[in-house]
Amino acid sequence: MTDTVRVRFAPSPTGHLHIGGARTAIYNWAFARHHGGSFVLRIDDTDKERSTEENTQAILRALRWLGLDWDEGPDAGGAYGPYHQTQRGGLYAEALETLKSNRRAYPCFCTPETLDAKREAARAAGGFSGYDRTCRSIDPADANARIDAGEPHVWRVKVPADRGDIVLDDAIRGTVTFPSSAMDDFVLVRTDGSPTYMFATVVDDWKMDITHIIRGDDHLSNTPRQVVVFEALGATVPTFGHMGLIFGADGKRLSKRHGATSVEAYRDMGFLPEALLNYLALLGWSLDETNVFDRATLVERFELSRVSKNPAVWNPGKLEWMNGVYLREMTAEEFLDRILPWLYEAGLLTAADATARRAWLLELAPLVSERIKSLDEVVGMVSFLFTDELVIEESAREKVLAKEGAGRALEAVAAVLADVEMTPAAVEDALRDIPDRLELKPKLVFQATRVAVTGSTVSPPLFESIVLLGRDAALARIAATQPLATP
RNA sequence: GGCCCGUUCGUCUAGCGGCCUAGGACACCGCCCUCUCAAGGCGGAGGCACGGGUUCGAACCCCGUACGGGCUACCA
Repeated sequence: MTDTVRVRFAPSPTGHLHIGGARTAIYNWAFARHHGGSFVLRIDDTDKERSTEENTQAILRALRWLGLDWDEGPDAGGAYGPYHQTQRGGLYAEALETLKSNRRAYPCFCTPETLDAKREAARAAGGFSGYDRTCRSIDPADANARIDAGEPHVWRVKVPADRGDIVLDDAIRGTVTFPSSAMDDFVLVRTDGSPTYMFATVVDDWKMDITHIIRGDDHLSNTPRQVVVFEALGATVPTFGHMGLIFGADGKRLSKRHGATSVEAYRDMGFLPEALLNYLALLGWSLDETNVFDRATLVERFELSRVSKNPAVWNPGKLEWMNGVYLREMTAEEFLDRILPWLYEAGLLTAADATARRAWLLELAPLVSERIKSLDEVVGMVSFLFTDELVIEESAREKVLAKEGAGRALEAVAAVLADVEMTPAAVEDALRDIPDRLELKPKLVFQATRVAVTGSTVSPPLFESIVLLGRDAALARIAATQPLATP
């Protein structure tokens, strides 16, 4: 046994990393780092039908993207390997032998059909509907004979008759008591010899010297069962901590119908890993009244006693707000490096262009970073700067260019732009004169110019946009714009 | 049905017997700023599930009820 903290995250590679799983990983990671312990990654791939290597890699990728690191795992190795359950069969077999020899497990020959029937009957009668322990009283010699004769059987754990209440000192929920009278002699090893999840996970946590099991509270009711196995194995029972689950807005467990649920989906929608991490950390844990904090603060301040017991509803709106906060806090350099991949992807520019025009891009960056909530909005906001054939939005044309005076305004703007110094301040000074001169509202002049230059009624600030676009392009666009009304 | 857990503004939460006329954040509404959109500033509306106790005093402790959730598989 070790006295240092060892925690694990054990995903099933049957799909991508779910945001609920990600939060569990984050809490375990933060707990380990806070205590200077070890964070172990184990792949619970006993479901051979649905587990894939692609999923495993995708999960590792998502965890790394979030900025989590682990001390032991399938790729990192470690003294407690292997880290795939499918490679640990020998350990489960060994553990079963232990339980056979100390008589804490027994073979059960009941067929699924009889069990179903009994369960139905018990439930109809009300009360406990667990296994009735028929096979527990079979004489060991008879049982062995039946096994030797090839009779199909499973192995069940024997819950001691005198065990009494199983009392859990949960690190998140406090004391939870389970009467052992409601405890089932559940299956450890299936007819085909494979371990059930309940058995494999206990053997692994035991063999890996896991000290704290931090997981969703959907496992709370399973915990006394697992405690019984730890005890039967003669293992030290780890400390448990059960957190509330993440729900959708309808109060149901988060699933596909609530929209995006995988970490990588959020990455692809333009969310920053630090923002997702922050939001997830805050969903069911609180520092005090601080909402925005960095990774180091999370590690420094994380404690299980401040993890919430109640379920939390996933709130995409707050995630977006938080992503915006992180986006706005970035320097132009940082922000530019984040958006470049999106610009490449959209075909707006090449890596060579980006290098050549870096100074120009750095001028653009702060104009955009203040206006978006996620990276995927960048392309739509800046594409007008990268096209040779601007298409003016029809609604903008109707709403602005059809206004009385729009044509005169554009002519005046063009005249002024022809020889103004190309800095935002100079352009602004020059254009500010026009409304008075033409007796038009400033808003009309500026909006008409905006539509002509950017193609939309919504854009980054006008004067900066004109400067970034350049005199020639701006003048060409204004000249090409046909107002709908007579001047 | 049985066992277990949970319940503070719409949402995430602070609160751990007097500091609470219940604080913060998102969202919402209004005003300000303003070349659009944002961002920002100021202000507003909005909550202790219900009923009993215990106590001088309860959002906080106890007991019920209601509602929600989990488990009750040879799923994980």
